[in-house]
Amino acid sequence: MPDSLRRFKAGVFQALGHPTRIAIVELLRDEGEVPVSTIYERLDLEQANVSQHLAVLRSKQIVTGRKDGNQVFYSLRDRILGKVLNLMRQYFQAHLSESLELLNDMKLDENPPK
Amino acid sequence: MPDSLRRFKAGVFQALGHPTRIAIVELLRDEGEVPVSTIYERLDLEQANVSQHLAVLRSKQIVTGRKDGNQVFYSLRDRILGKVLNLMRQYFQAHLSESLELLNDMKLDENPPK
DNA sequence: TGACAACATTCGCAATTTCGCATATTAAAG
DNA sequence: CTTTAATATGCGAAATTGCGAATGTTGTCA
Repeated sequence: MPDSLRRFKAGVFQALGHPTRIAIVELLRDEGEVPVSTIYERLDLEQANVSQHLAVLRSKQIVTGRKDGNQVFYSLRDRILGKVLNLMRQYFQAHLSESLELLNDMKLDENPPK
Repeated sequence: MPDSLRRFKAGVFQALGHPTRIAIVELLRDEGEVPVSTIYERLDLEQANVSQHLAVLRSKQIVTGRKDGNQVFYSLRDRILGKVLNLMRQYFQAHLSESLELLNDMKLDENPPK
């Protein structure tokens, strides 16, 4: 497998490798097509921040925006990605106990020892 | 869906979001259980570099190392991840033409206009 | 015990990412 | 044409990541 293809794959994974972008993709998976305003209202995020994350997802062709008058409606470009996220949930559940430990560690790291 | 779960998912994706780590995971998927030396020889990488990437994959519970005498044998911790990679392969094939365009763009960006 | 082999970890630095804030773009309304 | 709404983009600082070089650790063998 050529390195260029691996970098492409890695790019897609990296695009999914942020909690906010996961939230956006899951929202699009569940809601279909929504305007940007719905995204930042539902997720309680700043508009500019959501736009930046959408730019990342767009650059990797994960989502598409359809302009309609004043607003832009975003949707997932492929349902397979929704399936992938569902598999990830299975994965999470299959390793529930260890996952919880991991989450614990992550939470501990949030308050770095001063 | 709680934010902690999203961060967990994002963590896994982020771990997969690097060409070298993709290569490692695919190698483990295809070969089963291999010592570290096999990994850096096959992929033509520095030993320390591979160890660092393995540390990332370990921290996200994606791989496990089994110590046997002098060496450490690594393997994928869950076949679900294999499934995820397979789904992603479907995804890449479904969007092959656009993927190639993306690759082209990426290559162009390698020589940034000075 | 000493020397070597297989991995892991630490350090320093450059490159990238993320966020908030400010500003730009585009389209509809008046 | 001016204003306002919806979205995008540019910028600087802080945090994170990736790499090679050096150093640690652990196990084996003599």
